[in-house]
Amino acid sequence: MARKTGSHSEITGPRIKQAALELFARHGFAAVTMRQIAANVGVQAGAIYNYTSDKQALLFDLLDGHMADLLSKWSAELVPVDPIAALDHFVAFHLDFHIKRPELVFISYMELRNLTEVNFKAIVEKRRIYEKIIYNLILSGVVAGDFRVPDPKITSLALIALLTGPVDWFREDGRLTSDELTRKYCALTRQTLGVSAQA
Amino acid sequence: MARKTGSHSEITGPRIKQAALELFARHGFAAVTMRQIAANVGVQAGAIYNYTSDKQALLFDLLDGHMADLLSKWSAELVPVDPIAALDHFVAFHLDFHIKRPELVFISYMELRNLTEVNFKAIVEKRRIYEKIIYNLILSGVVAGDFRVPDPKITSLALIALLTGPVDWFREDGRLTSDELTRKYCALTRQTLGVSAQA
DNA sequence: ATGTTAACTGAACACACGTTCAGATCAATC
DNA sequence: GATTGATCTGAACGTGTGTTCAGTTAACAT
Repeated sequence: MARKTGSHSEITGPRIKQAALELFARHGFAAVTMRQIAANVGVQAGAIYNYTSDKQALLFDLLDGHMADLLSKWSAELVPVDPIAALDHFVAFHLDFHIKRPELVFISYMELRNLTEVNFKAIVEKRRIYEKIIYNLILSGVVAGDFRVPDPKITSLALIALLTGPVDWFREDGRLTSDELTRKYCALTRQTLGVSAQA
Repeated sequence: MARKTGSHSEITGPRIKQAALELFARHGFAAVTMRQIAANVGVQAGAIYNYTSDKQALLFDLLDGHMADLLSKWSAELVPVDPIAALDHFVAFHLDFHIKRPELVFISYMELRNLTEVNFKAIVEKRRIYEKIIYNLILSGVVAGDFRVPDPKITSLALIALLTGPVDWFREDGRLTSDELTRKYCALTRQTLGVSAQA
């Protein structure tokens, strides 16, 4: 009945998402038009509506997919029991995941306000879950006596800000390799959490 | 000739800037219309053009004024020679300045891309100057042997990210007073820069 | 070769945008 | 009280917006 092989839909669909992502990141959701997205794919604006219900859904699917990806990838990780080793593991994971997706990270921070209330709450809930992960990680280190921090809750928020910062300036072809970046940020993070200096 | 006292221009002008600031921060530059700004002031859209050449100038004046304010206020500070004391001083200054202006901080990060190239370069140059301040501060502490950091350049960027984070979540009527926030972030910053634990 | 249908075009829709400007308004001056 | 000029209104302008949809195209099944 329906044609399968060579179907354009399996190509055009992802290309629309990719074009939307790049344009939203560069110009902002409100400044991007459906015609711009279509032009980037090589199609007319009307064709986009075969793949998304409206412009809002285009944004939400990007953000929700990003957060779902983050949480599921962390769930698949094997995390050491020792708090210091677990911290290093988290730092490496967080940096790697975020550095590979600068556009998604950017619009996840910037374009939340362009979501409808329902969509907004869905994203914020996923973000809350992620913040809880690092909070628990810090707490277990404090309890174990490995970390010494002024305030676990604040420190967890500060740590996320600290660890997400490189997204703004890190370039794969820059002065640092991603391995060096990870090493330096592991050291920086240990100091921030008051891990006594050794090993 | 011209009326002076009771002139509306001295009231309407600042009110337009204020309304633009609030709306840009809440909805984003591209999503805000001149009619919305005018409505917030209680005026018709055309009246705005008595106070600004166009929408772009409205944004630029906000951002440029913000950065000029930041640099001039820092220049007016009396900074201790001792690196650790200077660091504490900077942390307190940075937190205080940024926490009092959450909307300006927000749009200074978000709306840079909506500036024309000329306006963009003007803002980035002022930002570069500010980054240099904290970089030099770290460097002098490293040279003096007070700080121990994996990489001064990276640390300076990480520190700005760390210290600007509270803008996203700090509330004057929240769990912490701004004094407590400053104390906790001074401690956190000292640890991040590897200041040996004492005093 | 024919029929079917997913995929897309191109034009249209109602509406909103930034900006302009002739004219109304009114506080300050003479 | 008449004049002046800064301040603002209200309507208009050209253009662009998200979205819809009847109709065209082309890849598949038969």
